[in-house]
Amino acid sequence: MTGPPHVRRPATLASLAAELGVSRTTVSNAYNRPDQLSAPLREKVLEAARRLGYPGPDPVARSLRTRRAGAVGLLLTEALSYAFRDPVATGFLEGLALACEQAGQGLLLVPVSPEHADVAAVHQAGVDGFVVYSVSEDDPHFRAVLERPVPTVVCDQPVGVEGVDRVSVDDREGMRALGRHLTSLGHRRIGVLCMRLGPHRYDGRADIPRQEASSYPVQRERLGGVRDAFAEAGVDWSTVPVYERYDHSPEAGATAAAELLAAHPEVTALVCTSDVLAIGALQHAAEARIEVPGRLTITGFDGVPEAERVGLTTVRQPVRRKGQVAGELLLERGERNRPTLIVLPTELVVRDTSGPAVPVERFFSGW
Amino acid sequence: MTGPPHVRRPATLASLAAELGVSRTTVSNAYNRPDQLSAPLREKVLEAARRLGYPGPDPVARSLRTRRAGAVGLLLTEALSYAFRDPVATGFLEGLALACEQAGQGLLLVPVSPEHADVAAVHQAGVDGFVVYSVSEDDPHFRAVLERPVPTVVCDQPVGVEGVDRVSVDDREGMRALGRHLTSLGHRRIGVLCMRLGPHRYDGRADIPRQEASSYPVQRERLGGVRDAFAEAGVDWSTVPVYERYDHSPEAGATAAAELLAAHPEVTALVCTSDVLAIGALQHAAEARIEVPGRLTITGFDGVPEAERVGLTTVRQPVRRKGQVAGELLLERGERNRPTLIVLPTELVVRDTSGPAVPVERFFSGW
DNA sequence: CTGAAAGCGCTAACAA
DNA sequence: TTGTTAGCGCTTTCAG
Repeated sequence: MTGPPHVRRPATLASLAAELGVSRTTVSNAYNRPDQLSAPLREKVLEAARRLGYPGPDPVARSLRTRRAGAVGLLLTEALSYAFRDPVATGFLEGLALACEQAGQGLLLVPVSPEHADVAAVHQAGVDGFVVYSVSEDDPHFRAVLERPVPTVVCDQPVGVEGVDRVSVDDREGMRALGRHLTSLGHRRIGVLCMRLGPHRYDGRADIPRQEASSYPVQRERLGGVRDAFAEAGVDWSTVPVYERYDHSPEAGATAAAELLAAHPEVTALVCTSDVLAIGALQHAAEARIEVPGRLTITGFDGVPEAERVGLTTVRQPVRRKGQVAGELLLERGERNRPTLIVLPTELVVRDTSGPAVPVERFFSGW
Repeated sequence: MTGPPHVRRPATLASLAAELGVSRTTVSNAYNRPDQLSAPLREKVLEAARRLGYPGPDPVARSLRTRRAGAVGLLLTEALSYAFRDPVATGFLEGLALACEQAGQGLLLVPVSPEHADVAAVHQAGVDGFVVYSVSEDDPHFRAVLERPVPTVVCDQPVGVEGVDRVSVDDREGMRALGRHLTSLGHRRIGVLCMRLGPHRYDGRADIPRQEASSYPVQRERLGGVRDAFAEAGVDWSTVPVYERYDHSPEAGATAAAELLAAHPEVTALVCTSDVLAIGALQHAAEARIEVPGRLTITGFDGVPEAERVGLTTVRQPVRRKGQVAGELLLERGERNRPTLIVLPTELVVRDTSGPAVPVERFFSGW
């Protein structure tokens, strides 16, 4: 008779008030300001609510009135579900979730499929602010976020957006340190594996114009860091093969490594701009019986747990902290009126996949 | 002079309409029903919006009016950030996120700290429904969810809640199969490591009353499955030591294993109710130089990626699928009026950590 | 301590 | 194709 339970709003604050013969204010106060009415009256209201199945003030109506939704929105470039597969994103989310739960705010994951560019989801999100995680400079969703009259914090990229706070890490310096580590080991002929450089699917070699035109500042910076370090050692960057992959997965890393090494067998080190790619490269090396680090040095970037397990030499960035800081920046924004930029440090972690360069000739016949 | 950008709502639909000398309906239609007005007029409206900095219809106001928030809420027992550390939860979230993004719905992570039981967050969530992931039967947040007049899908537990859909896996049958695998290998003296059985922190041995009174049906079922299988082999359950841990982490698994083995050195197999605990047990075995599976068999439950890497014998459950089904159940709920129960199958995966039982005596002197 | 009045910003009939 | 009329359910001054 009454239909399925938990599905209708049987009573409203107004109807409850009418039923009890009190004003709506009183009912509202019973929920929001217990100190504004007598305990017995409050109990009476709550009891009636229970009896009539009144579930308490409607959150949406309250949000409209109070102009606060009690949630922060998160925008990612990739499909939403990707965030739970990528270890870096997962770490970031953990930190962000921590900041949110400490502030008692919800975290709304905004559904964006890279396919149907459904900007509507951004307009539809009932949130008090946005955290934007590592999206491309020309992302339409990001532009939609900027149109919303709520504060925004960008993580990593895009850079240089007016009026928004940003938190990132020192990608360039991290890669510089790594590059110097490699040059000090004698490496001069290297290859680089990097992540997506542009919005459209492309897998293959990326020439310098493409590198410099990338709409992903993080990749630009990481590549730039390697370039800096090798320039110091006198290596001409135009001789360094850089291979790009659209997908960010170990498989992509493995195929990229295979492709690069086939075209450039003289390479003594493979610098990857992420651990995930590096782990794939490592898998390829294992399958192809390439000795690491004896014959080939392989390095990553990020410092994910898996990298530690496999002993990958990498650059660690404080991913979780980055998420937490992003959340705090958004939630604790007092009366700052100038946008803030926070850059967290990175740290070179030398483990077992990097070693002295051995010229490839050494591996031929018995010199 | 104009204050920080992206922070105020400078114009409303009404003010825009007034400015243009058209009705609010027309402006609303320009956004929501492009086919309900002429293209030029629509363009004129949109242009004016741009000029006046009107960011489009306010999502909260629209939600109030349309009675739909465009998001589903997720309730977890643990602190929000925990979800990103636990591999099972992460898999579940991936599936759920997939379902949400396909339906264009947001996913709101409701902030619940187990500490300050802040049920308010549940009341505050502007969502069209809830997915409840594996919470205790007496969770106050869960009760708050049930009070909300929106559909709810429970995943795993609690069981037997009237009027809500549920999706789970066949925990009991999975553990039964695993138990039979062990008895067929000759194991008769086993120990069990299980997850939290009650709401309060407790680490130690769990006797049968405690096991049966647990407010976590999933643990009850998994323990029950082991019990079933060993009963078939004539093993008296009261002789089986069951050790419980409040935290769900490898460390907890390691200390529990140490504790159990110290008290019960006769044990030939350690059955863990989760892979995470089993991985910890494995670590303990490695440190204590206990040969696996030679001296000790160790098994898990879940089938997380890490379990595969270390060759753990376990029971695989379709975690991601579970999340996806939960989401679909909530979102595609047509005119079902009876609650649905979906039970997904589990699968025994025998790998390298289970082997024949060898009586512990064999390990003393040279018989 | 309680009540009356005034919207928050929007959409959905229904008419014109 | 456009406008008019009614709220969605709530909170919040401000008086009593």
